[in-house]
Amino acid sequence: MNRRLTQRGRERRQQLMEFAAQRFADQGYHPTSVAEIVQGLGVGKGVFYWYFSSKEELFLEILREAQHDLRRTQQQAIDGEDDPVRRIALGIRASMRWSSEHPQLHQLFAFAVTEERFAPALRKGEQTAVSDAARHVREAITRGEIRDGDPELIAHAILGVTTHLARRFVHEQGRPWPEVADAAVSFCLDGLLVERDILV
Amino acid sequence: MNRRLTQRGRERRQQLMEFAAQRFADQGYHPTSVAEIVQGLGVGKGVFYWYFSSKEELFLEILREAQHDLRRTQQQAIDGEDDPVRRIALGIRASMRWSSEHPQLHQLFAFAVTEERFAPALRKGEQTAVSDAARHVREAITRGEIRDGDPELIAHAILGVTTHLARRFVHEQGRPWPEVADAAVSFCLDGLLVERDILV
Amino acid sequence: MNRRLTQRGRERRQQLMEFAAQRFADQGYHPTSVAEIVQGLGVGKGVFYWYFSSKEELFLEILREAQHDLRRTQQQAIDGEDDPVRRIALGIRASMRWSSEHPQLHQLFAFAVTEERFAPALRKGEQTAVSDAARHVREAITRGEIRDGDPELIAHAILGVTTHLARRFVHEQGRPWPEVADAAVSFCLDGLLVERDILV
Amino acid sequence: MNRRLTQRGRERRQQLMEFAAQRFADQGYHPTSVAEIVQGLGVGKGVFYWYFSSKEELFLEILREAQHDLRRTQQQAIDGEDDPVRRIALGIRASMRWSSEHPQLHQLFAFAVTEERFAPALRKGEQTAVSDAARHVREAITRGEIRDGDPELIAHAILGVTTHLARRFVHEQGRPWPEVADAAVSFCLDGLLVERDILV
DNA sequence: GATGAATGAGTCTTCATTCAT
DNA sequence: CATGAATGAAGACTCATTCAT
Repeated sequence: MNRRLTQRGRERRQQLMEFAAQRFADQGYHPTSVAEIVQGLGVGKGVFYWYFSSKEELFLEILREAQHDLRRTQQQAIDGEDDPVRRIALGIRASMRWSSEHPQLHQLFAFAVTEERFAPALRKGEQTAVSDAARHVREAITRGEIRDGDPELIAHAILGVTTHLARRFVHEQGRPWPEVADAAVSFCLDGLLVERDILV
Repeated sequence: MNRRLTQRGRERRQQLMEFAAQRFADQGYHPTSVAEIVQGLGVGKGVFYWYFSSKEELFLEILREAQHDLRRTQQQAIDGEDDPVRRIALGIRASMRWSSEHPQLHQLFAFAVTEERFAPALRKGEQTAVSDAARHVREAITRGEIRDGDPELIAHAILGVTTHLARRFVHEQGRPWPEVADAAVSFCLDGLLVERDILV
Repeated sequence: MNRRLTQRGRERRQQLMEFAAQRFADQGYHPTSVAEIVQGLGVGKGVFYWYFSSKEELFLEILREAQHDLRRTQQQAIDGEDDPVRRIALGIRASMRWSSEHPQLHQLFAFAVTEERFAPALRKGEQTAVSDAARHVREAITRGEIRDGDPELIAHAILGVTTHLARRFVHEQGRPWPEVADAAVSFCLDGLLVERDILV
Repeated sequence: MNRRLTQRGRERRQQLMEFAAQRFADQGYHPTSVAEIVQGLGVGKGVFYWYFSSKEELFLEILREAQHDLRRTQQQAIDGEDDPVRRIALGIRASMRWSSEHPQLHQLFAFAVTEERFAPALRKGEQTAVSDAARHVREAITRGEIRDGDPELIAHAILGVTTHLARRFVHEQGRPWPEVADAAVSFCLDGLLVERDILV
């Protein structure tokens, strides 16, 4: 399914992906039929199978592109920042912003975890993101800026906080993303306690 | 679908729920057919519809029971503990343990978010859990033990960390839950920074 | 399925037949399930199959009894009347009254025509009624009271008028049966024309 | 279910309606399965749902078309006839002929009465036919050609006679329709009595 | 490139009937 | 007599995919 596409062809393909992503997010992957997607765009079924070999492939394609786009966004955000802690904070903010701009894709990530066919693809992309973050954590630990700990685990914890707050506050409650991002950053960096043992 | 069930009937119903939960978690809700469930138990198709009015209702029933069970587990864990910060830590540990003991149910929660039909039911239970946690946070803030902030948001952040670490480390990588729980508690309470502004 | 029934048994059986007849008439034979019937009476499924060997048999039983009851009603109505034309008129009135008192059974007759399994049983009973009526017609012709013609056909025409008017005016529009009966009698006996050729 | 159909599509649709009408008439609506219909035409199950959104809709479609066709037939038959009594007679003849040519559809009308879902649609069409006939009756009364009476009721009586005689004699006994039509006309216009009170 | 039409395996669900207790 | 439980064939309907035009 690697066709040479004309300009118009690439646009069609993009249209299909965007429309499908929206529907998948709104109603779920399975409850959304191919017929529905092509009808929504007012084209015949043939069109769909011209661009994608199956519904499954379409989903994977959307997933790949989304992960790629998120990563690019994060990298642009931290580009040129030397301090690793600041890079972490900028990464969290970038994720939150991206998530608020692409709630459907965020929702698709959530679905992909739950189905054996898609989970591996998702994990692969997530692993890349986590490794990126873990690198900053490691560097910050080395520099003595943050407390010692398993960098991968910490990166996952950050991811968990960010993802969850994005869903509940930005998507569901419609709060402005910057303030939720600030809360996430503060939670991750400062923790909850007023006084704590600094055992470094 | 409120039948009077005999002892045997109640057992059958429980069997169905457990078997279905496992399948739903393994392969996803949609890819699991009712036929598969009843075959797995070696009974006729009518049995399913004797106990549940639809596949959807079965899922909701599993969801409700799981949320109820999780909550009971958490309440038992913190019972008798006066210090709110310790209650938070005990709650995180209890969640992590429950999650390690019921990975299927944890997976079902993840799926429920992604489908409009199940999301409301999920959110309702989640809201209960979050409100419980937020109460402890509020009390801890009042006592001056943890820094000021929106208790609901903090509760959600804790939930995000716990959920995500449980999935990645306990379920996927098979790490022992107590050590992941410790990491989660530490992350939430102490944060990452070595030095930080205490603005209280 | 010829059980010796106790008094109580006969009542149960009657209850089942009446309740089922009502449902069959309201929603149709096929859309009414055995489960629904027994639930409506608050008994278990076993009860049903204790009294009837199948749903089909139940329907036939209702049909038979209804036809029998209608015929008895008609015979009582004309009993002792010597004039055949008056017997015809009395028969029409009796049918109309019975129909207004048993709209469900009237509806069941209508359904029975439409299904191969029940049509023969229905026709058999109908034939009896028509033969009864045809006898009066024949006698009236012999006496020179009504015009010559095929008695069976005339009897059917009367049946058609009566049945149809009963449905539309008595059942559907709720008009009082005696006035509809009068209209039917007048229509059958006098016809529509003001002037006509009397070719006797 | 408003698709743009090609020529071929329209033919398929028609085929389905005709075949289904026959089966519904022969065995009843419920005992006829969709599977049976498509098998009878040697096509896949999807074909059915390409043209009709449900079995119920198919039935209604057949019903509508049949009523429309019957009405058209009647109107053509009376076209140009000035005398209302002759129009009534021509209408009866036209109905009888149509009924003999479309016994399945006649049977479907009979079934439609018996089920709540179809009865309203049937009544609507029947009302149209009755109103047509009632108009002629009214005019004939005004002209002093037929005796006074409720035109709607008279129209229904005529309908009852015609319908019933068509079923019993034309469909079931196979008598030639013109002679049954003559009998119906005579019955309706002249009535049964040799002598009668002319109270006009 | 694109469309309407077709396929048919597979889905959820119903229901008449039977049976152990 | 009566009940709750079970059966399993059959039903309506869906949908990813293919194909002739």
